[in-house]
Amino acid sequence: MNVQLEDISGKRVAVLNSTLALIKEHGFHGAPMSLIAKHAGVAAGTIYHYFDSKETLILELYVHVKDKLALAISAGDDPEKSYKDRFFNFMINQFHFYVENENSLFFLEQYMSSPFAKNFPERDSQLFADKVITLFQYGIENAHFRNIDSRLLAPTIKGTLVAAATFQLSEQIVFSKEDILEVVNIIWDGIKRQ
Amino acid sequence: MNVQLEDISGKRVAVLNSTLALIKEHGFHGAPMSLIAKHAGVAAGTIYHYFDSKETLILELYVHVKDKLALAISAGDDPEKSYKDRFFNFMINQFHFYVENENSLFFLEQYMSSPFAKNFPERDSQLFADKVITLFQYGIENAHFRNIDSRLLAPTIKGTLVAAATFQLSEQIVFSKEDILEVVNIIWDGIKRQ
DNA sequence: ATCTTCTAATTGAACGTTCATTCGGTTACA
DNA sequence: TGTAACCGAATGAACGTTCAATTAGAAGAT
Repeated sequence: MNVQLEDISGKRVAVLNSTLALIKEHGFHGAPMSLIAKHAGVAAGTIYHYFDSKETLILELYVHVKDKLALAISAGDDPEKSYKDRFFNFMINQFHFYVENENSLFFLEQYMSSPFAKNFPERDSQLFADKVITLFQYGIENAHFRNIDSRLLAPTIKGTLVAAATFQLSEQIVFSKEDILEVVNIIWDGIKRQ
Repeated sequence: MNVQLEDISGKRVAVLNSTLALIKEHGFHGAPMSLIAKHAGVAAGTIYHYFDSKETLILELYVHVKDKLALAISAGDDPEKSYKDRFFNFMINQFHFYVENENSLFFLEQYMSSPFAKNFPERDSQLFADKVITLFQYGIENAHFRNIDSRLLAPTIKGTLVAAATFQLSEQIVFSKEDILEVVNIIWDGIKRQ
């Protein structure tokens, strides 16, 4: 159906991207293997050359997307800068990734609230743990944040950014640099050590 | 399969509750009509006496659950009290509802990030709009909050509470009164007019 | 009280469709 | 010449939905 850029770098990636696009469009339900194959310009059987089953396809797609998210979030990080600067950079990067990758945002949200996340908690992105979680841990250990559990911190931050990105996408408006800063300040003022 | 309390008050409610329980357990996928029927102690055909299709069943379940949420959140509200007190009461109530109704929490999260929410945005709880949104609007109009869009405010608040409730449920720990206050303070410090 | 009649509620086997997966055969290429 | 990639029709299971038949219960008549 669609010949995509990714075809060059292999049908495996084409399948992943088609799955992402179809899940965004129709949800987990409306993404049958036959449609994924057609959308990726591939035969149904070919998918099974790269993935054991639909379940592992989605599992691997999750890690794939989260890897890209981790790289986008940590782009331009500079350990020389102040912690607050680094933190703000992370947040702003994350917001932009969501806005520029609506498919990924929608997929991640669906995945997180599906039984996949509960049934395969060990299946996650190593890159994300290394690049993103590490910075949070540092902030916690060095007392930049309130004295709360990090597993509470992370969803709070993510929730606000996802809300903002979803808002911009659904309302067809574009946040200014100042607007985005305001959002990040909501997070920062909430979680920083008062 | 299970004869439940709700059978007394009608098979319609039994079907709704079974759907909720099965979606919590197995997700949207793992909740076929045949299983819902068996779990509710009802024949498959009977479901179609009360609901046009599986789609409308889920749509009506959403409104049903959100109605209960709205009532729980606004319990004990007293317009005589200070705005901050009322707001804190709402947040604490919301947290407790999530913790005590894991099925509902999980279902709402799944529903929100599914195509249902995008395709039927008009299908929502009137009770929720009247009891909950109203208090937010009041806070915005009377400048208790930062000058941000209310549609940004709501998901931020919800995100943090959902994160906290999910955390307590998954980690099998119980937040103390002080812990919950700390969570609500994260929200309040973030969004209040500085 | 008993019988009659009508409607709403309920049943579960049957139907038709959709879907994930398989597999025997073909192509690309090393 | 051998191996990996690829194809797509065929398969069988699972699922949402239908429907002809049965039961429950209410309303009305005797």
